Amino acid sequence: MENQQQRREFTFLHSGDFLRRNSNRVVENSVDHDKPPIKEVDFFSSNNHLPDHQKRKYESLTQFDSSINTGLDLLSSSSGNPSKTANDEKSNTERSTLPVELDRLNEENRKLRNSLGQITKSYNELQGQLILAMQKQAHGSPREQKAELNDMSSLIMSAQQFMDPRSSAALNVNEPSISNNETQELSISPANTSEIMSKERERPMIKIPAGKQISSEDSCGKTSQRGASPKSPKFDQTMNEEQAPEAPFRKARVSVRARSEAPLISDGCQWRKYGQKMAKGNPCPRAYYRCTMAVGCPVRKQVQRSAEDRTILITTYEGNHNHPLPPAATAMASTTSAAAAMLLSGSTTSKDAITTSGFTNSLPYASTMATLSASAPFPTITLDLTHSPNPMQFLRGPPSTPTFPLPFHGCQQLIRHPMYLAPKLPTVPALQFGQQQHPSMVETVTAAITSDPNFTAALAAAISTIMGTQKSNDGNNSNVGGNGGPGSPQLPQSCTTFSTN
DNA sequence: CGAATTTGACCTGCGC
DNA sequence: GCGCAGGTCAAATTCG
Repeated sequence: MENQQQRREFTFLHSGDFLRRNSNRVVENSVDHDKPPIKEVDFFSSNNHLPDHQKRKYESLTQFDSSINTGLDLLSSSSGNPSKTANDEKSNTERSTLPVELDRLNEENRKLRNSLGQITKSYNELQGQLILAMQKQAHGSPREQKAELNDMSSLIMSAQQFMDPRSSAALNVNEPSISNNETQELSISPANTSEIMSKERERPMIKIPAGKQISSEDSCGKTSQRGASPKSPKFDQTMNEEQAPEAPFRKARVSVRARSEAPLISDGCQWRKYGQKMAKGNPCPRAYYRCTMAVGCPVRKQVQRSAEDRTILITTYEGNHNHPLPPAATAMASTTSAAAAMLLSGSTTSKDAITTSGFTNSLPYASTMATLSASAPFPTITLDLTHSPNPMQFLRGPPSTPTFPLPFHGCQQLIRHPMYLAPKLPTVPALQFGQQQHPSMVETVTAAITSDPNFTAALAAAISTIMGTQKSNDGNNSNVGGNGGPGSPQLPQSCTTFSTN
């Protein structure tokens, strides 16, 4: 089982283009039956596939490469050697691959320029539309105006986010100030998401009374004030003390849907139940759990059976672990973090702006179907494992205690994506990933970003860091609620944040 | 007997 | 302002 899991992770890391693009060695050695490595073969065969200007560039680069003195003595190292050595061949190989690499970078540059141009163009168009919408404000019902403005604002904010390097940086790692560890974490922490959210949705109408700004709270995240809702500044401070209290929507959530008869899916963490409620529209109660692996860990999860299908268990995670995680939990965290990263890479969009292409491009093994909904107050990603071709392949241990799988490698339906829209926004029609909607600016942006090897590579690098650690710990991989055993090197890990619909 | 769970009360935000 | 719904607390209860 462990090997199977490990293999899945490994395949996930190889499933994208980034490794092939970033390492010729990987290109040569990787065996990816799902994606024929045509591009890579073409790189080494000829430059006939290139347009004329690229060919000229290629030729000039080749000449440049053979004539320039790099000072590394790459050519002369074997020239005096009567026998052709392996070094000679190696240098030849390097010489031949360098122009290819340069060519690739040029091509990448060109794509990025195109993307930027499209973004700029779309941004200008949207700005014009916003002006028009504001002009319309004198007409029509106030509610319609509000919705329209919110929608427009979301679109524009989306564009701004994508053009803002800070936002993209936030997709990759936690801010150091948030993590209490020196280890770089791959996580979409509440801090990150909230930063984006607050950037996106600066809504002056939301003010937290000064009296409600909490100074501090104990390490358990408990508050002296009861009933703090997730949107309350109290709770938010629990999640991230550095966040400004003005931003009420600071949590992305990740929800996992899996078929299970068990009351819980085991995700490697220890949980303590602290409440149960009947939720509206669902005859099954919702249970609330708190992570007890460390004192003060703010991570919570909700578990509820689906109203439509009682065999489906919906587990919704929220918050960042403030402690090292056992390998099993690390797997979950890294997977969901990646999911959340993908979510955010195509998120922060308005109702009609999300696209499936970016997700499907980036997650080639996940044929996705995602929906947008304005019903959820948090940006939510749902990993739907209920339509896996063979759901049982993900289960480890007894069937009664299914464990958290690695959804990137087998989930058929990946994402439900209720994006936050302004609270008073009327219900937004759902979008189905996999159905072509109107092309939009954000679609373009999403596709550009998710097809961008740099973005993908950055994401993969962070994930691989985590997974590498996990693999080294596989011997200590514990089952449900395990702590990884004493002395097991545990990766300080943030969990992504998560939610139900 | 300590830990975990249950469950009713309480708090907060939001819509009307 | 009121009611509803979601979320949390903590006393009571159950379990190992």
